[in-house]
Amino acid sequence: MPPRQTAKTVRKPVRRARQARSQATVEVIVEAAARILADKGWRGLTTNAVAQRAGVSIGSVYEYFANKQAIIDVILDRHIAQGETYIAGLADLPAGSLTAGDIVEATVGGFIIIHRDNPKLHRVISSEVPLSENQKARVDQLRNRAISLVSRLLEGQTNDPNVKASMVVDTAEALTHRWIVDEAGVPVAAETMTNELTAMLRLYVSG
Amino acid sequence: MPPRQTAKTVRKPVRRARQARSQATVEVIVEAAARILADKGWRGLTTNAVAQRAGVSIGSVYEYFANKQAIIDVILDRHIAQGETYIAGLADLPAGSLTAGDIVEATVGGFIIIHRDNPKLHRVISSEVPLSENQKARVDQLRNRAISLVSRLLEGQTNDPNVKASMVVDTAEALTHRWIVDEAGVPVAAETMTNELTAMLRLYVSG
Amino acid sequence: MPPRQTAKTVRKPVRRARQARSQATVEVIVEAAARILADKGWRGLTTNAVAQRAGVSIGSVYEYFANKQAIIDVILDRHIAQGETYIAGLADLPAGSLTAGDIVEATVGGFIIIHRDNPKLHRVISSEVPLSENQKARVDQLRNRAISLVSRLLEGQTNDPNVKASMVVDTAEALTHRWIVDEAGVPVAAETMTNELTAMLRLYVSG
Amino acid sequence: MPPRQTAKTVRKPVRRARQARSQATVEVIVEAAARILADKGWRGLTTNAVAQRAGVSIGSVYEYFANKQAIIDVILDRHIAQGETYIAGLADLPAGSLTAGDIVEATVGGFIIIHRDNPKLHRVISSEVPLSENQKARVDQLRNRAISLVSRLLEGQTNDPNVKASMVVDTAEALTHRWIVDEAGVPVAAETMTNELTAMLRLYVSG
DNA sequence: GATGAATGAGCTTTCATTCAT
DNA sequence: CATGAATGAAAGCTCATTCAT
Repeated sequence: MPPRQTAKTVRKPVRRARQARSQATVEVIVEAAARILADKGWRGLTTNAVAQRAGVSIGSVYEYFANKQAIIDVILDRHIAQGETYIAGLADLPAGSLTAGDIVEATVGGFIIIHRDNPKLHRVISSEVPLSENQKARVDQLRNRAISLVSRLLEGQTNDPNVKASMVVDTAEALTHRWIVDEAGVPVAAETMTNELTAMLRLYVSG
Repeated sequence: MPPRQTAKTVRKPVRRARQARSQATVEVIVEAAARILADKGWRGLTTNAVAQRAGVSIGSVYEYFANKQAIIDVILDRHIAQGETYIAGLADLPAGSLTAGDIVEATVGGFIIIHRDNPKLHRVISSEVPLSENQKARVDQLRNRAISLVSRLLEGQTNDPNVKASMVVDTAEALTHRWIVDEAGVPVAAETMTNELTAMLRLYVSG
Repeated sequence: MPPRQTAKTVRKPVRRARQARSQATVEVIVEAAARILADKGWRGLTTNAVAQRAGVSIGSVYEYFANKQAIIDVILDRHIAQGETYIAGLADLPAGSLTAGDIVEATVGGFIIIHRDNPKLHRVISSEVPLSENQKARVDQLRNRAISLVSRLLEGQTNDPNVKASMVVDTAEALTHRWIVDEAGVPVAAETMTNELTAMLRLYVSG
Repeated sequence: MPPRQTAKTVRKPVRRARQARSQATVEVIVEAAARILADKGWRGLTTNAVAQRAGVSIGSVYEYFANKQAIIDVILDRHIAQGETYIAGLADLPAGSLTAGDIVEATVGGFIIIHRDNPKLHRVISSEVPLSENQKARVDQLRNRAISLVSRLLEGQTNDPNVKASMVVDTAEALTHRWIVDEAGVPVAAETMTNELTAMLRLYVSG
């Protein structure tokens, strides 16, 4: 006796289950790749290593990703998306009700948060992984969006808000990156430096 | 009047010619490798590509370099040496007779000069080429030397000269790198940004 | 009546088939290498030649062997294992119930058997292939084991059984090797020589 | 004023000097190759290494030797010639006035002398260096000559002198080789074994 | 003749990708 | 869909040999 459900309604849950399983496989592959990237660097990232670490066959990897670059792209896309999430947070800040100092602090704090998440992966991405033109463009776009948001917040609080915003964003990004991501032996404690950075940018924006 | 050459001095030109040929071959190889690195990035740098671009055989490459890494090391060493030359210049500045503003200007100016030389190569080196631990150490050392020199110059002109120097050096380096080396579409002209950078650091150091 | 197979046992043949395929590939590679070694000597043994002769891709060779030496090692290990099998046979002989003549005959006969199996390969291995220290040690150990076994058999039948055993083993090995493995034009028939060898050793052991 | 000697008489010494110099260069190259062979084995024997060790240019090596094999051939030829010298010595023994024991002793003693000269080189030659067909033939010929000489000496002292001679020569050669050349840890002292060898062969020849 | 820089065929090895099962 | 054995282009590197000086 055939089930009463139509073919369509029968298949939906199945398809969902399949999609869920597929999604899980994709996830496990991407996470394996990211962990390898953080652990062994760019040279250690081979497709077979990813498959093994993910606990799936190399064939399955190619079932879900057209090629190696596609896996890397997902990692990079998420990396960029993380930045975008932070930027979205900046957009929610109430324009007009913040002092210049608050804005600087929010910006610096945001970059610290971003860089503190998996700094090893962050470092490998920024110092070994070659970005495609498209990815470079997205990073640029992200940065420009951040600048324009900070610029909008600064409006009325400083002259040349766009230029000031560029400086604030670039400086905050570059220095938090250096202190948190680079394993360089920073001669002065990172916390001290962060305070200095905030002080410097406050002075600059207010000056 | 021609110099009287002994039998020994007669042979010298031959030896010199040989040395010159060898040196020229080394040079041509390193330059080819650097050009490939700048043009095609890390992935494009194969030993055969280097040999071809240099116009020598692959055998000649290995006549002068133990392995591929040795070629890269020469490029990196020269890259680092360039920075060291600049640092040596900083050391010649008359401690005591410069204002804080002069010091900031000299530092920023120095990093601009460094980054303007072959920015494409500079970018590939900083974003794709994996450094050996030794090379990382040299880069760190270079940074620390720069900081201590600037710190010495700032002595008596500001409180916490060491922290201030760290900020000045790191900020100047990071931002000139971003504007000059990164091909990112900087929304504001680099020159404007440089002026801003100098202004910001002046304010910070004097503040 | 077919066996009732559970889902698990259903998959077994597949796994077995895979293992069989893998094992067959390993085998085909080792055999190809051994044949090349016998035919073309040490110089002819290149990994590509092995792959081609085995009818597999070079990639498959490296799927199963870490490097070229690993292939050679398997050949050498099997070669040595053959000797070990013969030695194990000697250990089974009933100590005490054999005459000195029987012991000599068994020893000579054993070495003849060993050397008659693929004499060409045997020759290349002993005259061209460099052994690792470990392999040299195993060969030594093998010889010493043979000597101690023969020594035990000779106990009570001759004075200085250990010295006698050394002579019997070394002489039997060296001369059967010469007659069978060396392609030297032996001026007297190998069979005659074998008889002489046995006679000589008998006389020596009994004398 | 021209020298009174004719062109011919003038040139002879020069040519001789040249030949002497040439001969010295050949010598220095062959010795360097032999030393490398003994020290580093077959793998270490590269033409550039030979040139360097000989203190001449690689160009000069190819001035005197058509190719690498030609150098090896000289080493092998000398190696074989050494054996031939010993054989020539055997030929000088007074046929008829020696006991079988004397003959055995002379033969064993001869092989000991041969193998004691540069055993390392001897070992490399016999276990790593591939011989050409021609060289194999010469080695065979040498062995056969030794056998026929010993056979002639044994004539009238034993039945089947040719077979006996084959045994004596092959056994003496193989065992002295094993004890002296092989670095194998021989469990019994070489001197003891030599005595045993002589005793065994005496018994055999006289038996 | 002597030199040694230069050559390049050919070797070992890696790893992204395919496809029969 | 999953599997993983198989593929082979391409990379790094060696070394016998040549040839301009």
